[in-house]
Amino acid sequence: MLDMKVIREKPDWIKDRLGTRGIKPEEIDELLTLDQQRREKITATEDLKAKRNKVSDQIAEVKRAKGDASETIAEMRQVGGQIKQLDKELAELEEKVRYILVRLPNIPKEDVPIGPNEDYNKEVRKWGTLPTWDFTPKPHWDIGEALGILDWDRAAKVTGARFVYYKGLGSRLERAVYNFMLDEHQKEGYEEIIPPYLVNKDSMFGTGQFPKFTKDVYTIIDEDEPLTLIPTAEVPLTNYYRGEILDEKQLPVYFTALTPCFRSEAGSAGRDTRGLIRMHQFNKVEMVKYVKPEESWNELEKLTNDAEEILQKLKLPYHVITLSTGDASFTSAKTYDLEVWIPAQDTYREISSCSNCTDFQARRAQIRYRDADGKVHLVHTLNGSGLAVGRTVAAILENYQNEDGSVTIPDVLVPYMHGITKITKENANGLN
RNA sequence: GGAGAGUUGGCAGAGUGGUAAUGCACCGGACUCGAAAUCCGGCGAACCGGCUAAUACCGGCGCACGAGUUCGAAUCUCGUACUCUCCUCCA
Repeated sequence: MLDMKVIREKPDWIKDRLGTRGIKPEEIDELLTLDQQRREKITATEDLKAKRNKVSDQIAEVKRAKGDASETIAEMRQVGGQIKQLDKELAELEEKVRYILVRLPNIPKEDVPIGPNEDYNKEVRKWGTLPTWDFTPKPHWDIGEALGILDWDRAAKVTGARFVYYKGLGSRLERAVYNFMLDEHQKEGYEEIIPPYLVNKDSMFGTGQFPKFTKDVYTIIDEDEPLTLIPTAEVPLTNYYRGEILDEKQLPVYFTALTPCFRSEAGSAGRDTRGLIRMHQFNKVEMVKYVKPEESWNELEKLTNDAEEILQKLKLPYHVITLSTGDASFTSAKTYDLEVWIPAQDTYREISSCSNCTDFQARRAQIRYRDADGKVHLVHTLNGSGLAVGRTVAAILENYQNEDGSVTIPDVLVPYMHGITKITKENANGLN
């Protein structure tokens, strides 16, 4: 959520910046008009309330002196009615202001490439050398199926499309990858968290998924209290401090968590129908930071580096891109995506997204800190995947595949694989 | 799932229809070489609006949250959330 004061004071700047994200200037004008009306209404109703408070005191005094205040009371009955009416009108105006305000995206940072879609994303840097083979590399779903470590057919039977069973060393590899990530992140100072996987609607609002993106998630209706299956650990991690005022000395706070993520993938029918790239349920190791505003841009670079280090240690080629104004998420002021090399598709695919949400989520979720002078400020929140586990497994299967269909285990994962250096048809069930 | 109790300022804790006590803490002052103790005074979250150079001032709001009754609600009514205790159930 944006600061209404800033919109009021710099409307042209806001129109210009949000214009890069597809917001029409008329929408801002409407917001400003409603805000003006709202403030006038507040003045009117507060004047009456001040009067009511004053006269109520007088009535109390008269009553204490055993006097008769019936005339004043009759008069105030009217004022009470007026206040009620004005408050109702005010509530309506506030709802209209809020309706627009909570649907406006964050303001992009000045250095974010401007453009309506992913074609305008900009490559920042590239790492690693692309693998070459004497044979045609296979897609990871073929590798996994042939080894018997991934089973889509059974998942389709039991649940439906976009679900999978991991089996044997496939399961162990998944576990190896996320345990490795969690351990690495903890070395960088991220506290490990196991959060709830179901969250309420206030939490979904706090991190910006609601009210705009309700159809992208799964919501469970349990009597009157709907709960949403988290689409990312960002939601429970960032809402952890919702509504709280932290002490300056607590900052920065770094959290990391492995969680399943659930996404309905509405609107992506036909895309990535095979493999681990686009699932309704997948594991992700997430990093979330709460920082002081002046630190947040530096923290975004560090966060991105922390995610990159995982790929470097796994020796997976990737590049970093800055998402354009039109491609970045609703809450983000600037986002770096890490895209890992997927040989069978001969392209880079997103494996991590690292964003500085500035005060956008903090304002929605009311996450603040008190500085040394006792003043209260909004924190800045950041989040990044470090990394999407399923996609990492896909990248490993493809980049580390051998001609005989086996897959070599990246060195750093061997200890996590209990010493296994290669997955073959023979050892794939993990029982020997 | 059943029954009961609770939720007031940073903490503790009064207050059952008429300006939210008091203590600790905190801030300022007195005393003192200085400090502690003591005394005096003060502020009391956060948010919103007005006026602004202003974190100054004025006002609103504010006693878990929401609605209602009333001239007036921390106080009465209804609903909700959470916490605690007991029973039941349970990985």
